[in-house]
Amino acid sequence: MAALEHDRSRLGRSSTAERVADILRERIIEGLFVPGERLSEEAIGSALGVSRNTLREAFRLLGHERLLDHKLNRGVFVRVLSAADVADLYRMRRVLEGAAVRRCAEASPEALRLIGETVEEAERSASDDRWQDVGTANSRFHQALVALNQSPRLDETMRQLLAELRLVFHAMRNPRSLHEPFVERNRLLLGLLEARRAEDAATYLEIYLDDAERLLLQAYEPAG
Amino acid sequence: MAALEHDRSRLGRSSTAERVADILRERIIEGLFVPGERLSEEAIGSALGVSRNTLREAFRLLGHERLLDHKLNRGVFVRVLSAADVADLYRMRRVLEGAAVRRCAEASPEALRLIGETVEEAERSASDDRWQDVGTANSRFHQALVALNQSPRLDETMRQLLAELRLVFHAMRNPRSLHEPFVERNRLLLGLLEARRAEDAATYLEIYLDDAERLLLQAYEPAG
DNA sequence: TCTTGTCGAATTGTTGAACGATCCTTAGAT
DNA sequence: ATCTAAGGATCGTTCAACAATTCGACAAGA
Repeated sequence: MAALEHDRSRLGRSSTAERVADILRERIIEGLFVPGERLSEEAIGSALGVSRNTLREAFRLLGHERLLDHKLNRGVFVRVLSAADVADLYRMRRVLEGAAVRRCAEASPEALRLIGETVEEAERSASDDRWQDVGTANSRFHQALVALNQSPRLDETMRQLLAELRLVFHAMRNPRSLHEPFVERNRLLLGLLEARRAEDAATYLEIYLDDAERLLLQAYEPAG
Repeated sequence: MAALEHDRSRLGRSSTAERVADILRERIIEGLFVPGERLSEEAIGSALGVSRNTLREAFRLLGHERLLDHKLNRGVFVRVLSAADVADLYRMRRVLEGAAVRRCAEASPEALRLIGETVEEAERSASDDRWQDVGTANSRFHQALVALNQSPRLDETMRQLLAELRLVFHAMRNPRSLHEPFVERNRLLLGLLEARRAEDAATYLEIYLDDAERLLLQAYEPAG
């Protein structure tokens, strides 16, 4: 009976606006809508069969998640991240993930197992040359890292952060060069966590993120 | 010409829905709407002279900021924080503020001066027995701390976090006992930052937040 | 040629009304 | 007292309409 308590959050979740937001979020994250593109109320509203008002509620939601850019009287656009935005996102990652790995001493075996799963998933995808999937597994890896903080709000914050980063990933032509170097590093970082070497993990993570940011910024130029 | 670029962000800012959200946010934060209270679309809409649709857009905004709780088919309520929520907020504070003070070595004199201002403001308010204002100054102190991270997104996250905490503060009868102990501690922490003693500051902050959380949770019981 | 003013089409911002769906209350039945 | 079945209030969503704003095109002037 107490187990049902956990599913309660999913119960209330269903208004048309929220479902529309879910759909659009998916489309944006998977890159179907490219950054800078304008999302017409008329076009999308009729395509999805919802009214303008409902659609606008969905737009607001995504705007607050920073996936859409709402410009007054001009409409909503898929967010275009500047280099400064990317740098900011990585500053944030250092804080959220850094704090997480520092707490690895208190990490539950369950939490570590979850991280391990994402590492394996990345390795499998890499050996199959599915670099898109490697990126997804990598995101889940870092999401699982942040979960070590045991804070639902930080989890949510990280979720949004990674969604934003997806906007950048999709703007790049070569996903392999972006994700490949980190498959092995994920495995290594996991090892440090399992050995409860918090400070080493934190140090390693710093370098990890520095490199990732550099790699990303090198290949990225805002599409305007 | 490049100077104007900076003001551009202020240009787009004004739709009725956003202004309505600003007003409601203020009223919630200052405790005029108490946690648990239901906000009627009809009543508030006509009181503010905006249509239901516009008002609902504002509600969505505040719901996403966790100040309002949107229950399907039942309306929006001012958020009631559980003890678990408070604990989560403090976990988050430890992460955001902890990372901030650890970077005090790189802090600009300007940033430290800003922190100092909030300390003095708290001291002034305290000596005048204006404990409400002490709370405000204290919030600004911690906001200024987080600013050491130099991340706009973390600043924004912290802003929301403190707004949520206000919901709890207002639910308490005795603001003095809640804020008084920390006026002096703020001054002390500032000293550590100015001396660039990052690790000491981090350690001190941990204790600071532990005490604050305990104090808050002791006196707080969700009003249902 | 380049700038500036003006017009019109297209789109968004906001409103008001309407109707079905859902929740809460209350009165009635068992 | 507990359960059940209206009834009313409120929300969810849609639709149509109009005002406000933007943008592009085109013409007038330097």
